[in-house]
Amino acid sequence: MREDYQPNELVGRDEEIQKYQAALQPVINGEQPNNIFLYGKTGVGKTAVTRYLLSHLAEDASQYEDLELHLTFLNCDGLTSSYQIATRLVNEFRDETAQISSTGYPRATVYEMLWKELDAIGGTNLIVLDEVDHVEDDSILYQLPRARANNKVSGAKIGIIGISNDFSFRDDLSPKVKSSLCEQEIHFPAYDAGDLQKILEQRRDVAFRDGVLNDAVIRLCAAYGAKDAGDARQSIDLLMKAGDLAREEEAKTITENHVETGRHDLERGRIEEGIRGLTQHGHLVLYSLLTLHLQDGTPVRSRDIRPRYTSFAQRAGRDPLVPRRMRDHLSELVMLGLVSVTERNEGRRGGTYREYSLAMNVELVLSALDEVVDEVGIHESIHSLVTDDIFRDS
DNA sequence: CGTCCACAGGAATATAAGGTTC
DNA sequence: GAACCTTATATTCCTGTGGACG
Repeated sequence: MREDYQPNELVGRDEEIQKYQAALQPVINGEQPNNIFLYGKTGVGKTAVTRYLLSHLAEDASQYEDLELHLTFLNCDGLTSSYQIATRLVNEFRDETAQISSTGYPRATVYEMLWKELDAIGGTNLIVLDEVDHVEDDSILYQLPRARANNKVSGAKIGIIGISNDFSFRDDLSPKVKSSLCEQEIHFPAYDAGDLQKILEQRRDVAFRDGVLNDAVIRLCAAYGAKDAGDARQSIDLLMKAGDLAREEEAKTITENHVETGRHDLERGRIEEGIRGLTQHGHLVLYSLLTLHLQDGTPVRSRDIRPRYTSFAQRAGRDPLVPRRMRDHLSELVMLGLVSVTERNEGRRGGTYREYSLAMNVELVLSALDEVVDEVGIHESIHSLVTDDIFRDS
């Protein structure tokens, strides 16, 4: 059930696998490898297929004496710049004793180190950059594939495999990067409910005892996954969560009820996770919107959130941020799915503006904030103020 | 049909906090 | 400790824009 579980048969990805294999063929021939770009929504098997194919490739390669293949996986989640990718790669290649820090060096120095490591390793290097869309500049994507051509590296052949959830990322690449990184492109379409069901059945056979898990439950999990953009990861997580719940209460079978509760729990977890990652000002903006929501003041435009936010900020002993920045925090809340937004336009009378409202159950958000308050400190007074507000209301 | 409102959101720049090297 | 590096967060300045109004 875990992320790293690798089924020995991948459902519904035959076509993609075939294309992928063809794209990898040069590696076996000992030629300069293709750069490959994979795209498709989250949880449609991009990473799973990559791991599957590359482990087989490594096996095949080991049978040839003169074929030296090195695989490097790097998930770029949380890495925002080429610089960070480069330092992480250097650290991948170096051993524990010679790790470098993630800031401080001039950019060129880091690249130098990287070339040196690659040269030392030699052979064919396939570097998998998972979730490359998280990096905001494409310098490394330009440098790596050309390291050999630019005589930075002589001993190693380098191939990049870029994986992205976001197709617009490809369009935003500079043309020179696009042409080299996207030599071979493979698109992974979303799973439909039927595919998801097969995937879940496959997991059932290895992870659950017979009779514990019935078809209706599987169908339900698959349906939820299909609803949210054909995401297999999500369906599996949901099934796993339902299983955990059933085990906790020592139930004999997993029921639809467990799935519903599991969904709720996972949702809550996501919210908590999102809120945890916000800055204090992000929290203050959220509190502002929350209280306005409680007073039926939503939907609300940003300038009407501002006074509330300003007073909260002062109460918390913080200088309130400038409106432009406050809007950034609002957008961030929208991206987390905590807040929903509608664009409005009243022409000459009111111009264009956006109206924000809370997209989540108030208690859920508040209890998630509750968890975070202790960690972050600072705004207990506001938290209790808001909590009191609820009491006054009810 | 052009004007013009009020905000959206891009871009350049600043600041502080983390690091390196010499 | 000075000089120089990246990064996250915030500020400042700005151009873009959809549609109601006249």
